[in-house]
Amino acid sequence: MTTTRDIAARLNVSVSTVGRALADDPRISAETKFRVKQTADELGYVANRAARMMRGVPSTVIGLVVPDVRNSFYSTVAHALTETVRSRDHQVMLCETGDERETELRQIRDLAAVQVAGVVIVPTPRPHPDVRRLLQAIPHVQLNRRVSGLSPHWFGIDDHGVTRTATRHLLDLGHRKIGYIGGTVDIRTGAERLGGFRDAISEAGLPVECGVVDLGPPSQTTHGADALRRLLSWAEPPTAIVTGTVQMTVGVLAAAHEDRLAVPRSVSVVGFGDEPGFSWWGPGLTTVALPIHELATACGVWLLHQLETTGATAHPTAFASASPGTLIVRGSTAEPAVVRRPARASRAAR
Amino acid sequence: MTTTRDIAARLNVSVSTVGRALADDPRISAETKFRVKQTADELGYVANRAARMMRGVPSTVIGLVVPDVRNSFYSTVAHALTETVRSRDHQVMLCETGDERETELRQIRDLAAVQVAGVVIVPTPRPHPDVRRLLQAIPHVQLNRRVSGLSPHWFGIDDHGVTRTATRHLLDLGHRKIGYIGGTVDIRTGAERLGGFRDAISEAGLPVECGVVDLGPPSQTTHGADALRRLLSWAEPPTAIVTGTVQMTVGVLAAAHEDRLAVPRSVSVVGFGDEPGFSWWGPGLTTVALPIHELATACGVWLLHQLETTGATAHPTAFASASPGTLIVRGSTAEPAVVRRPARASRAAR
DNA sequence: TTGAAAGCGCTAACAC
DNA sequence: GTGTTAGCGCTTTCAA
Repeated sequence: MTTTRDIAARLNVSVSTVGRALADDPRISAETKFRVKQTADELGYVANRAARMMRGVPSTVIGLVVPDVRNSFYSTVAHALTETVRSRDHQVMLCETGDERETELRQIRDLAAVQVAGVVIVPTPRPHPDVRRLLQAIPHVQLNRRVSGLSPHWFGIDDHGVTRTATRHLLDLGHRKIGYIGGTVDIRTGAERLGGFRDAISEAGLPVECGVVDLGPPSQTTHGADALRRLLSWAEPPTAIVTGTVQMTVGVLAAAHEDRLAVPRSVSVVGFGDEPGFSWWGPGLTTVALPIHELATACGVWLLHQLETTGATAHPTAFASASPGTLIVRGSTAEPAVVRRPARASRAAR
Repeated sequence: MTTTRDIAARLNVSVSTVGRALADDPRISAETKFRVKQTADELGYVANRAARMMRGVPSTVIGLVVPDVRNSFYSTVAHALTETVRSRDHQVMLCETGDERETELRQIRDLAAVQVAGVVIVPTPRPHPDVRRLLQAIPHVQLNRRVSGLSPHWFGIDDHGVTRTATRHLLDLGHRKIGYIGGTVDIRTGAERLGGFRDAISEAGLPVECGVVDLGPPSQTTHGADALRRLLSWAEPPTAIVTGTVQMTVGVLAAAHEDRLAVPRSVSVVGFGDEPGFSWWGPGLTTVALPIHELATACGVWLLHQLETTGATAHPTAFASASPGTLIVRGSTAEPAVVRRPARASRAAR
């Protein structure tokens, strides 16, 4: 690796001249600058960031901490963030937690060691105290999920609104028994989404029993599949299903396809998020699309802004941004048909 | 940020003692070690990697350079690599090229500046000369794609074999006019896959005209959709389609769904890769599944191995590993039915 | 307009 | 078993 010293030696100038020329210092003559830059180019000089950082120049690395990038929600986030910070000469260090506290702690430790400039984190349900402590010294933003003890800056979606919209759509169609398959309430997003589901039902003036619930770990597709089968095997099964996470939606779709469920005839389905494939599933999945890309971009821009205005780092004013989802009506939802069939059947039985 | 000096001051020992204690140097007494480690813990000490690197300690950062992480092929790669290197105390820096040379160059520059230990790269078709030069100084492995001028170490899939398998499956079913929708041949994988398609046809003793081809930019879903429509609007349209990239497969599936194509009755389809959603598309997509996770893991392990055996860095023995795909037969392929219909139609016309 | 020198936090060679 | 010291590549005073 060529250093400033190599360039200096080659041009018979001092290292400081080289440094200044490279930094476009006004005190350096145009000619010297030109020669320095030219030989720097020739030698393929790339400034050593480690050395720079030792001089107090802030790092340009942003840590991104997510449960699993394979989850398309987070790969979209990774893409958008990478794109955003790249335009401002920053880099992204990718860390996966697998939704485990210990892994998360280790990742944050690594990020602290690398002296990252900032962190965008989708925290695990209850982060390790050390994570909280370490992050106190690092500018960071919470994404999607929000836990206490971390930065009050948060970017997420309007979780409550998303499931409320989805549920209301089903209620408007006339469904009176709706199943909800979502994430457990230990994670705030899980609680919010369940709340949206429940509120939609009570707002429609219906008793709580109209909503049946099956919760599980948010990123496990198998739970989506299992839950669907459980709910539909009830004595009085729901006539419609609302899902509360992308992964569970995928699970539900897979199970419904395998079991050859008649959608929307025997059961309506509203999904969560809009992935490639949702549009061609069965009759087309009615779902709530999320502005993930915009969300992550906003999050990145905000963080970079925080980093620039270093002086104001200390102002701990909470900032929370919740982006709304958009209902996309396709073929998987319709008026409940089954309600009449049992009625007829019971009459016939008499 | 607490430094070794802080710890030293607090314990009235020298910085070197602290450094040695932290490094578990055998010369340090157990007691001193204990005290040092304890106060290090107390003060929340995290070693400054920048300073360490200046002392020649190798970086623990691996650069991952891919076209776009949203492409599930690459998000799987990102996941597997992150996982693999994490288990050996390394981190992944994520870089996207968008398949553009200039962006790629910039990313590699950044990676060089951060002094990454190594790089896993999915190169653009013809990388900038500076990329080649910069990478000469950095241990790296090519993933999936392979270009000349970079490291001879490459991990990819058996591109030729994948499309050959797919095509042969269709030939076995009796198809005699097959369309191929894939990536352009400027990228080696594109050329290989097209070759596999063509070879399968000639191996079956059929003339080249049996294969009709429509190529485009590999990661553009729209091209998949457009190409499908183009091929099927021919006077004598193919009775089956083979796709050559994941993204194009997605495009083909979307278009086929929109246009309500009768698959496999009027046309059979074999996909590339196996994404969530492929199984529930139409009658279920017959496709060639790829061992992406294993591929990326192998790639990571190999790179880390190279980094450990530093002395052997110079041995430029080529290493190429091509993993085979697996044909998964679902409902989107069947014997060609249409061949008889035109025959009848022409007779009726006379 | 340029040079000399100090120092960021850490490691390692050389004392003792 | 521990302390002293030099130096990694860069930026930034302070001199000239």
